[in-house]
Amino acid sequence: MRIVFMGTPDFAVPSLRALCEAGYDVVGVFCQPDRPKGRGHKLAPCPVKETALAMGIPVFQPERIKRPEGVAMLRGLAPDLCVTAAFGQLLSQEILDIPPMGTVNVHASLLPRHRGSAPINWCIMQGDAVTGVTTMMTDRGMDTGDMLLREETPIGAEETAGELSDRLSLLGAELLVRTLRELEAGTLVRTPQDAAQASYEPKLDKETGRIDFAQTAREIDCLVRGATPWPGAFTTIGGETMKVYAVRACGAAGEALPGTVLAADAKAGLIVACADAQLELTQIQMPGAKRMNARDYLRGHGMETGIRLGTTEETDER
RNA sequence: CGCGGGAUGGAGCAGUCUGGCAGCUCGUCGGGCUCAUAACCCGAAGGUCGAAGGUUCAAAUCCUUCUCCCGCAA
Repeated sequence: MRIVFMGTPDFAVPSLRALCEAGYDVVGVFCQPDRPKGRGHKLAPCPVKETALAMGIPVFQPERIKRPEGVAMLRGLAPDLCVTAAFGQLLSQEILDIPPMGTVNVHASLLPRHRGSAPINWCIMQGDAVTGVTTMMTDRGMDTGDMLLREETPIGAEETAGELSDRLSLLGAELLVRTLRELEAGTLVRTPQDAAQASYEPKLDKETGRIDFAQTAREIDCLVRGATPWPGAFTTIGGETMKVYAVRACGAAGEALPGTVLAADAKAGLIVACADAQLELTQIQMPGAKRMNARDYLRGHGMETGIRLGTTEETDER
């Protein structure tokens, strides 16, 4: 069986590897074109490309696979089946019609919940207790195709999106191989998604990570974990961006307005008021500095108590 | 050639502009005080100041090159 794999980020890498290790004939890999990345304006290959090249599989990076040139590339490979995993491009019907056995997608949520391109982040940000991976038949909609197999896993109380993504990528790889085995055996059952139960969330951007201290400690904790390591939760202090990588509730709420810095020294830590508790920002990062424990930061930097984070007012005072 | 910040005992920083004893807040270790302590007092150890070269009587500091880290932007 000739398989063409389509994927781009780290999440897709274990699935690609698993296909090869399971003995499937991956005849080509599609991924997003190299993008300028990092500081130096340098073009960087995506993780899937690096993996594919290391395994000696031909790589294709059309700007738009839907365009004639992309379609021609795929046709030339004559795949029996396509597999997608966080590819980053929507497939047209023309593309979907090429592989006779169809296109299987690995999606990092328990569909029909959390359709869209960032299910791992959103399920944490919304406080889900359980998530998982689902394999499905790709159709033209956004993660709307018939479901095949699924695997559940609980979300750790302190787990970040990055950590969960690593776990789900392995689960997904395993599930993908199982799905293909059953596909070949003809034992797969296709289950249509219940549209009434479906949810969809948009792509993440920087603003997604902005902390609102008027929320509860629980909500803020979920935002922080769901936004770590990217796009990163943040607030502002004196006009500067302060990234926040970990928080924890540490006391009863007081009278202070949300965002008020209640304590800021190496002994007490960085304590901020939120809706229902005192919240310790345990791991932070200031512009130009590296990520560090807030207490470490406070050893070498002063920070006034009483100012409010996330507002523009503090810059006007005094 | 995208813009910018940084590297100084174990941690976080100051000192660099204007060259002249290696400093601060902590941590660690030892001792003391205390019913007790994450508190307080006394003492100690711990640095090739990111690397190499240059200028100088003298370089963390000035010049050149290099390595690594980070913020913005994508």
